[in-house]
Amino acid sequence: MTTVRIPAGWPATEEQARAVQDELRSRVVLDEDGPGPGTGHVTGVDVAYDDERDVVAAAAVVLDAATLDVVAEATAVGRVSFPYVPGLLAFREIPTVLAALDALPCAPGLVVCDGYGLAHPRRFGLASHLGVLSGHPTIGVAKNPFTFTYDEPGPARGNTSPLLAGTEEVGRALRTRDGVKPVFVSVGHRVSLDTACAHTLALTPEYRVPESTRRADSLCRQALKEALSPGETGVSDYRV
DNA sequence: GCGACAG
DNA sequence: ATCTTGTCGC
Repeated sequence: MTTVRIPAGWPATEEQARAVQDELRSRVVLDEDGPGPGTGHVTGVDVAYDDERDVVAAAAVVLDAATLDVVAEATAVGRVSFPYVPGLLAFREIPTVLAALDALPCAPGLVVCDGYGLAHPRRFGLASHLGVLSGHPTIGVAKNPFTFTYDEPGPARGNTSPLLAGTEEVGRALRTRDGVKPVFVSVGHRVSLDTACAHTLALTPEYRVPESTRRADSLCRQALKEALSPGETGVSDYRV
């Protein structure tokens, strides 16, 4: 597991963070379809926090897109780099997530984020931000509609409805299991919305949430526990 | 001004 | 996100 420091020049205020989003937003690539579902690698990323101790752990889990078997894993631990502010989630997660991605022994392929991409107040959510900084194709799969509106999709797995910011479609509500609350899919970087939804369906043969996120979620929680466990060498680094 | 608000 | 036991069900 690698350790991370907050990057120099990292925004310290909400105003600065919003300015960074406005600046980087122009680098998002939206004219690529992205890798086809069921081919290559799909990587889930997620983070867990201990705000008391100011520690954050990230995990990246690479799956074979065809079989959903785990191909590789990596974790990283760092200090919390920003408070949670709706619309500024990326500043809280990205340094540690990037470190986990960098620690992977293979190419991640499509990166699946726990949150939003284009479906964001300034059209630059976590998935888009991570895509621009890493260069990888990314999508966002969120469990809640955030500030957006949507009509309930049909009851069957695969049914969708537009996720709307006013009249603009910023993503899609996608039912991944029959009769179960949908997830909310949006484009991050270098992937079309159709491709993003197809991948999300391919990643949910059994559960509502993508297998990639489930794997990354359990791994980052485990990494956080280990980083905080007594006697762990890493802990001292976060108390300085 | 007040409430809502990804994780 | 996180705080948290048991419990109902496949």
